[in-house]
Amino acid sequence: MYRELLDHIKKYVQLEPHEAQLFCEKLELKKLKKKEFLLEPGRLCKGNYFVVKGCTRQFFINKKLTEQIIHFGIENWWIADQDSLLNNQSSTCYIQAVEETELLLLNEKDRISLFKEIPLLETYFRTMMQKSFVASQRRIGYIFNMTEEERYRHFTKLFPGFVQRVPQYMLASCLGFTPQFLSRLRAKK
Amino acid sequence: MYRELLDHIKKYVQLEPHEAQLFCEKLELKKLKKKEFLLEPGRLCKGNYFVVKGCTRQFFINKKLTEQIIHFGIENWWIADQDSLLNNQSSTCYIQAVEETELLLLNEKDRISLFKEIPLLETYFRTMMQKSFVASQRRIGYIFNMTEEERYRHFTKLFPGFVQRVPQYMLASCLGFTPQFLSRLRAKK
DNA sequence: CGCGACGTTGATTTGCCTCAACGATTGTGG
DNA sequence: CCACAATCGTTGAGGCAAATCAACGTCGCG
Repeated sequence: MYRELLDHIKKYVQLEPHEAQLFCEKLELKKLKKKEFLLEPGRLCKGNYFVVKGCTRQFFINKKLTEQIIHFGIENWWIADQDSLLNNQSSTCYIQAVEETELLLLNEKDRISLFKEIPLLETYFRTMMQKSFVASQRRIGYIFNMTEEERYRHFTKLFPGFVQRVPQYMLASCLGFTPQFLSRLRAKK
Repeated sequence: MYRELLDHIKKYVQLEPHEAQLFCEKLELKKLKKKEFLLEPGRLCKGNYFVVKGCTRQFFINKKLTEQIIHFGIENWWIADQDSLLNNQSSTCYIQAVEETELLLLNEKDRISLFKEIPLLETYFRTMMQKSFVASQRRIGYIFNMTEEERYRHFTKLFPGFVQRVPQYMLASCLGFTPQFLSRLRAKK
C-alpha cells in the first residue's frame, strides 16, 4: 500500500479498500539516483510513473543540439511519455532524475486492464489527463501572452521553492530561453 | 442518431446499438452563423461540442488588447473550455464560429452521468483527452524548437487546405506571431 | 459609392541570442 | 590533501530576427 498515491487518488475518487489493495499490487517501486534515466529515445515508455519523492525532467535534443526541457515532475505528479503510450511507438525524449527519486510504475497494460475491474480508476485517470491538458493549454497561453520575464516571475510564484531545486540552466530551458538571459533577469532584482 | 460522431467514436470503442441510441438522445444540435459566439468570458462552458461542419476558434484578449487564438476546431474535433468544465468556473475566453458551423453539445452533467451507463464512453473521452494532451505537448515542443517560419510550413503541411479557410491574421495569431510577419513569409516564396 | 476589414510593404526599434571570457563551486584522481 | 578538470553561473559586446509603427492598396458589402 502506498499512502502518498492513495491520498492523491482520494482527492478525486473513493476507492473501496479491496480496490485500493488490488491497485497497489500492480505498482512497482523504482528508485533512481541523480542523473539516472527512466526513459531514452528509441525505447517504449513502460507506463505511468507517480513521483513519490524527488524530481525528474523530460527533455529532447533539439536542432541546435541542446537539451529542450518539456517539463519537470515533482512529488504527487504523474509522468510519462504519453505520446509513446498512446501510439505505442518508441519515445523521442528522455526522462531523467534531477535528484534522487522514488517512483511508482503503473505498467500500461495493467492500467488498461484495471479499468475493467475498477471503473473509478478510469475516472481518476480521465480527470488527471484533463488536468494535464488544461495545464498545457494554459502554458501555451502564457508563452504567447507573457514576456520571458513575466513567465519567469509567474513560474517562481506558481512553484515557490522549486527554483532552488534545479540548476538555472534547466529552468531557463523549461521556460524557453537561454541561461544567460535568466542570469540577467535575476541580476535585475 | 448522428452518423459523423458515431463514426468517430467507432474508431476508438465499440458501443452497443442501444448505447449509441442513449448517447445520441443526450446531444443537442446547435447551428452558429459566421462570427456568432459559443462562449464568452464570464460564462460557464456548458459542455463539450463536437464539430459536425464548419470551423470555430477559441481565443482570449491578451495584455496588448489583441486577440490571442488558442486553437481552432474543425470537423470531427471536440471543442470546449476544459478549464471551465474541470474547475466549474466561469470562462476567460471566447469560442466563436469562423464559418457557419454545426455542433453537437454534450452537456457536462449528462456526460458524467452517461459514464455510469456506458463505461466505454468514459474510455472514449479518456482517450480523446490523452490525444489532446499529446497534441498540446507536441505544440509546446514545436514552439521552442522551430523558428516561426518552420512552424508556419509545418502547420500548412499538417492541415493542408485549412490555411485557405481562415483569414491570415487568425493563422498568425494561432502560430504566435504578427500578421505582417506572416505576410512577409508568404511573399518570400 | 464609401466605409471597414484585411493584406502588403517599408523604416525603425527592440528584445533576446550568440560568442566569448572570466569566476565560483564541486568533485575527482594522483 | 591538493591540483586540476568539469560544471555552472555571471557579465560584456555585438548582431539579428521579429515586433512595432505607419502608410497604402484592395476587396467586399451595406
